[in-house]
Amino acid sequence: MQILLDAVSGDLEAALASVGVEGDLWRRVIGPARERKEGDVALPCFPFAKMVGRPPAEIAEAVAAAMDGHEALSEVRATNGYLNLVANPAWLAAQLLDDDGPLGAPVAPEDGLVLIEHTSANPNGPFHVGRARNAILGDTLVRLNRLAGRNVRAEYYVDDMGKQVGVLAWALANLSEADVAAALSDRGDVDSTWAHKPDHARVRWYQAAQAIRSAQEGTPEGEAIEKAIGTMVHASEHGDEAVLEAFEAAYTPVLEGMLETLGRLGISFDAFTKESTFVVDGSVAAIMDRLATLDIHGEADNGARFLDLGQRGLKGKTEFFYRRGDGSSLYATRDLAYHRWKWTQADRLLNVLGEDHRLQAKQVGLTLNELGESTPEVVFYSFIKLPEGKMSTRRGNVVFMDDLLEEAKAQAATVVRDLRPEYEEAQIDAISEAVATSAVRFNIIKVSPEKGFTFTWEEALSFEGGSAPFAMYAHTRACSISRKLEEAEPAVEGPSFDGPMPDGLVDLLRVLAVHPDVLRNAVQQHKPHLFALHMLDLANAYNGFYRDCPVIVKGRAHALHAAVSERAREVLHAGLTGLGLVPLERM
RNA sequence: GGGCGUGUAGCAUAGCUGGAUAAUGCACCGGCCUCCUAAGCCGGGGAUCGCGGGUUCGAAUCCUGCCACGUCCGCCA
Repeated sequence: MQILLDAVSGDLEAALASVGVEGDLWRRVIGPARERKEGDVALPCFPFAKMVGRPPAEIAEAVAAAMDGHEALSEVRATNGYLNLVANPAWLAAQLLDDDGPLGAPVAPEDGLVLIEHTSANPNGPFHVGRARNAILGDTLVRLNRLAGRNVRAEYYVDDMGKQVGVLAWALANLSEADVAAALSDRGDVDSTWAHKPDHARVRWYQAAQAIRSAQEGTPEGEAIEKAIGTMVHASEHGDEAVLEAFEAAYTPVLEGMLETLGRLGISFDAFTKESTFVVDGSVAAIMDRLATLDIHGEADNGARFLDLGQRGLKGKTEFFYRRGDGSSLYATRDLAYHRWKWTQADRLLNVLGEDHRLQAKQVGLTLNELGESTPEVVFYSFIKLPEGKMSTRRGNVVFMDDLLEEAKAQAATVVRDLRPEYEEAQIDAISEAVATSAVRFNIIKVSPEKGFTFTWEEALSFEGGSAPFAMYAHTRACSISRKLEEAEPAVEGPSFDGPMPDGLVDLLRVLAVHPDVLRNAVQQHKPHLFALHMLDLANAYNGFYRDCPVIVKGRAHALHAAVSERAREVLHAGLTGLGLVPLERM
């Protein structure tokens, strides 16, 4: 609880000095109490034992005795060698209700721009759940950075060249509808629900081409196909405009379909940058020339070029190839050019990448250093798997996000109909959509990115406690009270902090007080799950407040309770939005 | 084989820049709607923190060895 620490650190430092604790070691060991019942800020006194020559428990007691009553503190306790500080709820309430207080101001404002690149999925088929972690994680980071007060640009790097688009373009140009149906005869038709969506329609061409390529591997027909695709891919890598245009025509409708799905989840981008840009403008070629001059540079027999990053501390395979024998660039080389360009655009770079990119990100980072550039910050995540194994668009064992959202919406609608029989269809539809998309986001964002994740329908569709609806529900309660306040008699006087404070109120004030701390940590450490879990805490605390603190008594507003409820409603609204959850007013 | 990541109640997770009796949800058991939305609230049981060593006043947390799972080790993207 930073606000408490800031308020009392002067007193605390003096008290510590009075028992012989000098220096600023205490600033490094002081922190939030582990358990709320222990206090708000805790100082373990064990490290001072040697310095002072007394046992920790005694030091804690002596410091506690030396702390004179501070208005921000209701209690100073020494237990088990800890000094525990408990915030004075009345003081907290005054701070938190102040419009210029900790809840009113941005938490980590920075000059300059943060460029967050995320999703960047190959536009070869509908967005599936395996890709969802990147998009949801990335978008949540974008939102939380903005909530904390930073300027952010969200960017999608479009892979508009290379093999995957090449295969799609080849299929669209060479396969008839009948060819596709024949190649995919064992997979059934496209779901009629999505027949109008170009990503679902076109992915069948991609899948058919992959099936045909693998069936005809080694045959003359198969080799002709490989040659045709290879020629296009090669041309794209040399910046051939006609081929790049053909590729773009092939993938654009697919990308639009994917973006439509993402839009439903509240995910959008400020900019799209095409990979081919850096081939066409010559920056890739310039980088390859520059790399050839480095002392860690090497060349293979066929003219392919690499950097020996072992000399820069890389373990495992140390050769990083950036140029083929035929002189064309590789994906990672283009990524280098992309990053150099990104550094001209922003002051801070953040990438969201799957764990399969760990090595490459390391190689790109080390190479950027060789070029005199900084390394971007990266958030890695583990893949979402199906119980049957890894998802793959090519093999067709995927759960499409469109299907998941429809299913989640249908389940949500069942719940709404059951709980609120009086609602009209349009309202049920809007609530179900909000609950479904929020629940899907929350289920993914609440777990730490590096943790493995297996997708199950049961879990994805669970709306139980600890999920988005729980947090959203607390907000609707606050909204309900807010509406009632408009009709109630206003309070006679302003909020008074002298009266009794029920547990539910005290707990809510303490969770609110910690809100800026959690947001700052989540943003600085790129850990949105910390903020997600905190929002559950906040919802829980609001429910306790709701239980203990009537806001309207006999038709008249209770000044303090009303003010706290309104403040909590604002914080809930902002926090839910920061996670990409939809803050409904009724549900 | 090598690099990197993960391993915490039946399940899913938090805690990992060392600090208190390891926290939360689901599931399980019991209670609460003449009272601001019960998608809620209150109470209860449940853990050799993967295994073995080491460092420390103190280890889920740091070091080390082993085991399991994931991922990479393409002149693919």
